[in-house]
Amino acid sequence: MATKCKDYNFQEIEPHWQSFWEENHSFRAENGSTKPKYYVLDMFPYPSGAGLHIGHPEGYTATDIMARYKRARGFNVLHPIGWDAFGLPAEQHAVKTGTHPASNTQNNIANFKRQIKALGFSYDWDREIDTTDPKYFRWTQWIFLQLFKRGLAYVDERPVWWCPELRTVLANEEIVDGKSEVGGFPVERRNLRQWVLRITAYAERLLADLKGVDWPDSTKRMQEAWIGRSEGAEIQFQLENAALGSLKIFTTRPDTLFGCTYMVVAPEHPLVDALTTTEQKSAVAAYHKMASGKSDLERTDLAKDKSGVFSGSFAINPVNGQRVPIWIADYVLMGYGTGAIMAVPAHDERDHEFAVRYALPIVQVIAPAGEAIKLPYSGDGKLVHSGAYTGLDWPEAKRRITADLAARGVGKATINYKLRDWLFSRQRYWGEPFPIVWVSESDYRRAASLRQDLPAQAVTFAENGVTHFALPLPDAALPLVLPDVQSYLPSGNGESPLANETAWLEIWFNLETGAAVPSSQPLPAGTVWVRARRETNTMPQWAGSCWYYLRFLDPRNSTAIASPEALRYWGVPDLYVGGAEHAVLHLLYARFWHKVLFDLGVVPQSEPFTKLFHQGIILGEDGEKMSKSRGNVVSPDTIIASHGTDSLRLYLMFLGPLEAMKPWNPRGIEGVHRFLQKVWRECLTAEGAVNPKITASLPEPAELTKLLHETIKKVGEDIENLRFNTAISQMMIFANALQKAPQVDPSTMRAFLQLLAPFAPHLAEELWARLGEAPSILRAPWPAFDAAKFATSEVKLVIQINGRHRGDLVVAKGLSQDAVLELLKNHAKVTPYLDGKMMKRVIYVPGKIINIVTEG
RNA sequence: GCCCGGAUGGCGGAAUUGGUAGACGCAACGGACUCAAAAUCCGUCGCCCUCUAAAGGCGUGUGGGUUCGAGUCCCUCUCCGGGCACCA
Repeated sequence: MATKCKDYNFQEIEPHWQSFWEENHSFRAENGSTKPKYYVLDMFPYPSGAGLHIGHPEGYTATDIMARYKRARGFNVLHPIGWDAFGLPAEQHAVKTGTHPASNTQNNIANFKRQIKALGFSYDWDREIDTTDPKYFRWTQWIFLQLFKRGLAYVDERPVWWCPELRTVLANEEIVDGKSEVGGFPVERRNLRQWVLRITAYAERLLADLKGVDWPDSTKRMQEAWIGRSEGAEIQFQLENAALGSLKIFTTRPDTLFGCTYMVVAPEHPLVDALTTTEQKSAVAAYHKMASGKSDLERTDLAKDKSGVFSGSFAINPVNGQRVPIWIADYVLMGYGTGAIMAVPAHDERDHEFAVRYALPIVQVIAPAGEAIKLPYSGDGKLVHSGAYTGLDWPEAKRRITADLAARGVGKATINYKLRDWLFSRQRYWGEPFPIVWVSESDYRRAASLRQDLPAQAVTFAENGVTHFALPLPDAALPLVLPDVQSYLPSGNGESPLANETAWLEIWFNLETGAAVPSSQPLPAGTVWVRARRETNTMPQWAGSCWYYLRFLDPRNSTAIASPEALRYWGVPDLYVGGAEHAVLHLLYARFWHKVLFDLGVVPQSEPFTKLFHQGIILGEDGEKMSKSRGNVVSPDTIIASHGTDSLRLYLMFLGPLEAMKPWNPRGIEGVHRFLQKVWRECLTAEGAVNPKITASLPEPAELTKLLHETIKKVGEDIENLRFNTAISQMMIFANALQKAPQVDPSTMRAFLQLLAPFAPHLAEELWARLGEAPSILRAPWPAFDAAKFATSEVKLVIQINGRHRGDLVVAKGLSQDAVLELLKNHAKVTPYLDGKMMKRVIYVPGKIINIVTEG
């Protein structure tokens, strides 16, 4: 089975064992197994034209070691891979070359696959998935329909980022520093019809359930901050002009209500016009023009310089009846709370800055005990100048004031979130089409009488005075595939290239079956055909990655996203490894979809990723981020050719802690490569025969046996804790000892090869076979350690005098303090420090240290 | 500005609950083997003082503190990295 090479010829060995694994389907995960399961998942890649960079195999090697280790531990391991293959680069390539994005995507996938296979990862290739495959995105569309039916998807005309250069809309997260993340082009605001998912309905659960997951703290905190929960109150201020009603504000500090000296509404607030008095009209108009002319970049970047204008109107403070002037200023955002605030300049930095600039009064209402303070003050204290509430601690006052306002019907306790609903459409070709058609109101009502799968409230959109109704395709009509198009260029008016495909777009639609006929053809017979226009938006790239971890459980299922048995048996990943750049978006969106599927009873658990780990970034040799322009990029292909993939895998793990950012050192790989060669030489002679020192006829040194058992323990523990760098150190220590030992028991050598196998699987397979074992090291159960083998009766005790290390002593394990002190009387290195001194104190930690504190 | 993470030899890093700082590897230096080289093996390798000895002193970004004892705990500051950024 093995190769016959005499020296460590990795170029022959590695492809040999890769074909062996492939032919034997060695890594196939069994559905319906009685073994315990272990599901270890990588964030699947976007198959870019550039191919793999060194960061991919870092995370993938970590999960591969875990997968191989867990298999040896007797688990039925699911370790899959697939392609997140919709995306803007493929579309831009299509625009440029006129070729279908699918063909470019498939080429890229083939290249990625070749590279990944050369790394020897133990993926179950029978479960490979591709988000652009209609058999896959049929279920992405299906999940969208479930959201739609539950009222979690709606259409709204809203200001979105429009990039004239890319001729498409971008999401907030695709904008970096006011420019498009792809290409770095300028962007502007435009109002366009968009699909939006109601993720805010899940804000509370998305926040609360973070407590139960095993994730890096920093990632949890980022999600918490992104969701941004804050408790406060909505309070109504009666307007002085009673005809206008009241102005509703949100505050987290109702206890500072007596310090409210003015109010602010956002420039986009619906009451702005009504509040503006005749005298102020021109000033407000001028301000409004200036504020709307600011790009969002300016509005945030120039945040330090607050500006605003007086509306001319006043409101009445509900706690003390005072007249409060209402200002219009763009430091208040329409998108959060009610778009209006009460300003308390004494206790809010922003309000303070504004009040100083416009000479508005500042009234202190919170004072800490005793100390003098500088305003604005936002610390603890008791209320002052606050009528009946004066003297209360502010949290208590917050409760009471909120309750009193609620009793009067002018306020209520509320919770606000920074999280916004998720803008879920793109005006592009290369994405999942929405399984939605737009019909007239009367046709929608007919559909509603025929079908059970419509949302409680119709999703509509008004355009040029006509209201269109969103009608879902029946589940059975899925997938809705992309039509071929003449041009991949966006239409340029805010619709995708699909808007130009009249035959696909304008249709006769069968209300019951979802069948379609181009409207250019005659209306089909029957009463269930209506005139419809397809949705031209497509879904964002996030859609396919929101649920892919579920498809791996049962990837060929044509009747469900996965069978209930598979969903129950495999559940969710036991370990999920990927970059920290996905800390918020992907991981939040996927959690949202998973919770919806949980509510639908599709999945049996409410969180998708119970244990998450972020691998760090590998920097270039120069300590800078790898990039083509810096010329510091290391390609896995090059390293595999020069040192082999086992060396690459080992070195990626040996560089440092998995989560750390660490520079690539081209010479460092020599070190791990030498280690592998050393292992080879310990197993085989220069002629390729079994090394004669591997023999059971003479005993191996007891020290070696002891070290083996220590190594088994440490390597196992380190793998469980993803501390691969120290596991490798330990194996190097063992290999050094192996080299010095005159004889090695065959069982010792075998056990060591098994420890090495998850890290350097090709070499381990080869040596395993060359030592006469068959058929594969993958079948051998993980070696067990025997703690008795490394338990010792003697320990080294460190001796300190006054906290300074003065020597050490090997003593019997359970020795008493008095016995140790007796021994020290004759310890040459120690006695000079003790002679003639009084022992003031002795600290004795058995087995570790004895510290003697002397007088004077 | 706010939140989080980090700083240990020439380099990457190791160090359990506070208990011998520098494991393992890279680089460097000396030696063995060799006609020679590569490979391999043996040895040295934080800084200072010193005879290249013995012994000692200093040392984990800065300054302080707690402790018999601090890389590890507390406070201060500096620098580096990441996230958020008018969210009331």
